[in-house]
Parts: sequence; C-alpha cells; structure tokens
Amino acid sequence: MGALCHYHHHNHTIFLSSINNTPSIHHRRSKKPNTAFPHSHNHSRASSSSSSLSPLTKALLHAVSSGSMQHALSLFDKMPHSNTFHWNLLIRGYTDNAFFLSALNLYLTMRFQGVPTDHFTYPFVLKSCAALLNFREGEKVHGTLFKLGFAEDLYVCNALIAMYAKFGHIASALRVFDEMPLPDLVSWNSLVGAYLMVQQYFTSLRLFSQMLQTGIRPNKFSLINALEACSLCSYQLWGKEVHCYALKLGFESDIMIQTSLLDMYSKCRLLSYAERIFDSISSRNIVAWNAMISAYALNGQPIRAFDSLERMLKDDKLAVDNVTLINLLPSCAQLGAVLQGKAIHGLAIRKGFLPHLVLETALLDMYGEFGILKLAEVIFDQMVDKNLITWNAMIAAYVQNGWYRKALKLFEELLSGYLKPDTVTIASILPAFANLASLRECRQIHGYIMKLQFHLNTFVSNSIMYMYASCGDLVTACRIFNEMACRDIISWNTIIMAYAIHGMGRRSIELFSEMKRRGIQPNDSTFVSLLSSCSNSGLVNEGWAYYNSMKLDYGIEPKIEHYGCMLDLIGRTGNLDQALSFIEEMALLPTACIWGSLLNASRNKGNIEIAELAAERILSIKHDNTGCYILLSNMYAEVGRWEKVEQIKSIMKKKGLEKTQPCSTVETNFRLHRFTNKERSHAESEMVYEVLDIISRKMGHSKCILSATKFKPSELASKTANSPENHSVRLAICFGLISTRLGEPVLVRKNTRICEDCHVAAKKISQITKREIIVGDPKVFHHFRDGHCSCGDYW
DNA sequence: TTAGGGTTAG
Repeated sequence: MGALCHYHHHNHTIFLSSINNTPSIHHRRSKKPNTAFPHSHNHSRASSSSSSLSPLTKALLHAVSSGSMQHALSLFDKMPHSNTFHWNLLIRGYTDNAFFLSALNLYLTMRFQGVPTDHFTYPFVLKSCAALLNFREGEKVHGTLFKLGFAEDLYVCNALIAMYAKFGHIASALRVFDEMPLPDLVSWNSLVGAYLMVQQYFTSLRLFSQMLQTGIRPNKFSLINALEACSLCSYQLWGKEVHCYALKLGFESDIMIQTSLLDMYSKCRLLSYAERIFDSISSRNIVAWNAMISAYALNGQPIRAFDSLERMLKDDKLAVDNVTLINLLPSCAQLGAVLQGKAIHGLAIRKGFLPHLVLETALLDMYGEFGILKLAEVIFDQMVDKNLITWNAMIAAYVQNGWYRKALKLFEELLSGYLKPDTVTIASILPAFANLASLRECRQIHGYIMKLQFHLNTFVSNSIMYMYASCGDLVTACRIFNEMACRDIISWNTIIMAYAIHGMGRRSIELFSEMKRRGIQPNDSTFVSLLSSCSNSGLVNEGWAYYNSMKLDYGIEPKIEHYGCMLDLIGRTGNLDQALSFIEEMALLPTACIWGSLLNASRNKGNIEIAELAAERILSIKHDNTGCYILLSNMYAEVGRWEKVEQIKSIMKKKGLEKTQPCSTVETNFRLHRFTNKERSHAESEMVYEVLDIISRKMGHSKCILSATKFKPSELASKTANSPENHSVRLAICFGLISTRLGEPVLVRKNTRICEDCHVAAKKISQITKREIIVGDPKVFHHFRDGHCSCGDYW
C-alpha cells in the first residue's frame, strides 16, 4: 500500500500540507456552569466521587448501568431526597436503552417539579430529541439550557451539533460550533458528519482540512468521515491523501478504516485498489465482505459479486445478513437474473429480514429494472414504512418502463402527503412530464422547481431542458442551457439531442464543436445525440464521419443505439441493400428497434418484401408490437393488397391489439384542445372546417397536389373511409392558426407519426399562411417553414 | 454520569 503514498506530492494536496505531529490540544471545560443561578446550589455534591455515595444511590447507579430500568425506577421512587444526579442517572438509563420518549418525559417532569438540571443532564436530553427527530422540543431544550447558562459547555455543545445534524439543520449546527469557545475533536467530527448528512461533501472536506490546520490530530472517526466525503465526491486524489494519512497515523490494520478505504476506492471507480485493500484485511468480517460485494456491483462486475458471496459462505463460514442481500440485488438487476433476484427475495423472507425499509426498497428497485412492475407495486403497497427514497424508486420504476400516467399519479400523491420531494424525485418525474404534459403543465412544474430552488441542481436542469425540448419549446430549452451555471457532459448531450429532436442537425454539430473547444470529452451518449441529429436532418456524410471518428478518435465502441441511428441514416438514402448488410455486419445482435428502423426505411422506399422480412423479425422478438402491424397494414393498403390488410386486422383482433386512435393537440393559453380524425365535437369545429376549406382551396386542387403517395390505386379512396383531408393534424393546425398570435409558431403535438399527405399539406400551409408550423410526433418535431420541412421529407 | 463509529435502497 505504500505505493499509494506518492500522491501527497501532487498539486491537489489539500490536507497533507497541514498535517504535522503536534499533539492534540487539551480542551478543558471553558466555563463553569452558572453558579449564580438559583437552581445550581447543590451542583457540586452531584459531581462527588462514588465512594461517598449513599447505598441507595449506589444501587440506582448499578441498576442503570446494567440496563434494568424497571428496577432503577422503583429505587428512584423509594428515594426520600432525590437530587439532580439521580434524575440524570435515570435519564441516562432511558437514553442508553433507546427509551427516548421516557427520557424526554422524565426531563420535562424534572423541570416541572423544579429540580435543577445541570450540564450533565442536557447531552442525554438532546440525544433523545435527536433520536425522536423532535425538532420542536429540541429547540425548546436548547433555549432552556441557553437561559440556564449551559450553552458554553463542551459536551452540551457537541450534543447540540449532533442533534441539529440529525435534523438536517446545518445552519444551527454551524452556529453552535461557531459560538463555541474551544471546539474539540468531537465537535469537529460532529460538524464534518453534519455536512455529510446534508450531502455537502465539499464543505465537509474543507472543514476536515480546517481541522487539521488548527493542529487537531484526527482519530479514526475523523478519517472515516473524510473517506466517505471523498467517495461521495468521487475524488480519487483526496481519497488517496486521506489513505496516506491513515497509514501515517497507524490505522493500517484497523478493519473499520480498511473497510472505509475499500468503499472509497470502489466509489472512486478504482476497483483494483479496493480489491488490494480487501486482500490486505487479515480477518474479514461480514461488513468487509458486504463492502466488497457492493464494490463489484458498483463497478459493473456482477459475476464477481456472486463469486465473493460464495467465497464468503465457504471460506469464511459467514452467514449473509440483510445488507449482504441488499448489496447483491443490483448485481441481479445488471445480469437480468430474475430467478436469482426472486431467490434472494425468498431468502429474505425465510430469514425473517422483512419487513425492512432498505431491503424492500432495493427489491422494489430491482423488480423495476427487470420491468416486472406488478411485483414492484406489490412491494410498494405492502410496505409499512416508506421514506422518500422508496417513493422515488417507485416513481423511477414507472418512468423507466414508460408508465408515465402511473408515475404522475404517484407523484401527485407524494405531493399531497407529508414527504417533500427532493432533486432526485424531480429529475425522475420530469421525463413523465416530457412525455405526457402540456406546455402549460411543464411551465407549472418548472415554477414549482424554481420555488424549491432545485433548478440550481445540474441534474434537475438537464431534465428541465429535455422536458421543454420534447414538449416542443426548443427556445426555452436553449435558454435554460445558456443560463446554467454548471454544465456537465449530460447538459451538452441533452442540448445536442434537443436540436436533434427538432431536426436542426447543423446546430447540433456546432454545439458539438463548441463542447470540444471547451475541453469537454464526449462520451457514448454524446454520439447517440449527434448521430440521431445527423440522421434526423439528413446529414448523411457527416453522420458517417462522426460514426467513424467515434471509434477511431475516441475509442468508443458502438452500442445498439448507435447502430440504430446509422440504420436510420442509411435508410434515408433508400439503399436497402446497404441497410441489410449493415445489420449483418453489426457486432451486436439486432433488436426489435433495429428491425423497426429497417421497416421504416422499406416503407419509405415502398419495398414490401423487405418490410415483410423486418416485420417478421420484429414480431418474433416483440409479438405485441402494434405499430409494426399498422405500418405493414398501411403498406399493403397502399399497394392494394386488401387480403393482407384483412389478415393483419384479424391477427390483431385475435391478439387483442388495438390501433392507437390518432389524435392531435394544440395549446392555447388556458387549455389543451384535442382533435381526432374527422373531429366535429370541438366548440369551434365549424370555424375550423371553414378555415380548412379556405386553405384547401388556396392550396389549389388538393387532390392532385396532395397525392404524393407513391401507390394510390383509384379504389383506395373508397376503401379508406378515413380521407387525409380530415386528419386530426390538419384540424389542429387550422385551429392553431386562428387561436394563436400572428408571428408565433403554431405548435401541434401528435400521438402517431404524420402521414405523407398531411406532411405535404403542412408544408403548403406554412407557405400560404407565412406561419411556422411545428408538428411533433413521438419521435421528431417537424418544423414547417416557407414550404419546407426540417426533416428533409424523411421520417 | 456527559459526544461520534466501517458495508445498506432513488
């Protein structure tokens, strides 16, 4: 391990410069309790040595120390002259045995009866308030002890810091610390711990460093705190520095320090360092094994996590505890090992580990990742004890599986309860807004987020940006990006994706260049954004260039998403042979998405043979893919193969699949207007049809202009009851034209992809009316301006 | 008689 020590010469050294061997300062009680206060008269007696204690007092002391509170209470009741010392003893007994409410009540009785309290009383009372999370009472006790003159006592102050830390009231904890005459090691450790608890890792590290500078020699708890802070910042260099310091102080073979180091290296993504620490532990206990199992999951080595489990059971003959199981679950999720996951669930039940808040939340999360939402819901509903993390996990499970409505419902339920959402809640729920909400609702949640000050969090800002972009408001998405104080790689990937969704590939490329200029290293997601942008905008050559550069210049191996983008790009060129050979040469097994991309390409080219092939492959993977049936059916209809159309219709009927009812929406200031095909129930329907009629006439003989469809036998008109002239999107566009301000774009959102006729019509309408028309479908936003569309007529 | 402790869920 000595090899790690060279790091203290590094520029980033923050701690070691202040490390020396000065002995710790001895802190003495700074000030005697206020003896002028009337209640303190028999204080000195209370502190006398045990040799001069009465037999009854000695018995009470013994009872409390051995934890028999019943006995202690009966002795206390027998006392003719109980004093402060006796009361303190009893309060201590209750606190030590976790009867916090009894401890607090006893203190209140003490005060009520006029028994004087002293500086020994308060640490116990404060600890009880903290344990009960009783903020109100804790503050009251603080007020009382302040008035009584105990607020400068070292032990009382330390207990106050710990209590406020537990409440998450960092400002109060800091104030107590700042007003202390001479904070000691415990005070510093408590404050550092307090900042850890409120997740302010950098501040806690800064405090740790300040502590070193004042010459206080840290103990192992200081180092454990510092290591946790380093791991949560994922800052390897500082972690290594603390490691050196631990060696210097002789904590090399302290198992708690070793476990903390292991965990720090694991969270800093230095798995081999973590393994070396683990190997150096002479006698491994369950905590060390659990930490190692967690390390493997965290670093994407789930198989090794299970190997460790086996070694732990066999070599060290240790039994699993609930933490072991909690740590194994993410490995199951990574492997998609449903059976093993369920086996662990069963084991947890047999071992009597359930109910257990953390274990249940971890199970819920795993089932969510498996996509087995029914089981996740069962766990959630049956949990007796839930916290915010549990709620967030359930919301995330819904969102990740596309159950947005359920997610929104749960989110609303959360808001109406006593728990308050945090940044994780918000970042988890925003994709549901992005998918389902109107712009007005997006603005509402945005306002709410600003009120909570969560918009300052990069993670949240990224989600807000994406939400606006997917709801059609690219302008606001950009403004948020520009106003962000702290952009990470995800911010850049998101803004590039935002332009991709809106078919503005050139702008995506500019942003990619700017990102590189600023020294930000692109990752694999950056290329997903960039390649989809090239594909959506028809930048074929650029797309190929980036695809090649990704591998050559950045060493990023293409994932299935990258292949999907490239296939869309190839599809645009209409070269289906190239598309087929691309699929064959892929290093990964094609998914339903890949075949979907080929299906789309063959539809655009009107190649029904390849479409059939693609559809067959899709349905062999996902046999309930409605969109696939519909697309194929439409293609058969276009070439007049009605027997095939009927056949698909009957298959769908047999499988219980229903065609999604196409609908388009437009928002005015106050509400969302929804149109289906041939809609006549809208209040303004008459006006809408009048506008549609005027525009159709302006477009000229609509029939011939709009007949851009490649195959359109005359019989089609009679077979399709649903003529494109009455498609929802046109009604929505017309309503948008009359209900929004001139100069503003008309924004229409659609739940299915726009048909070719409507696409031609929308281009024409944009030209005739000189208005920008934006039509968003589940995949892209078409920006129609002056008779052209941003998608380059391929979607 | 008086303070804090390693692994654990989003």
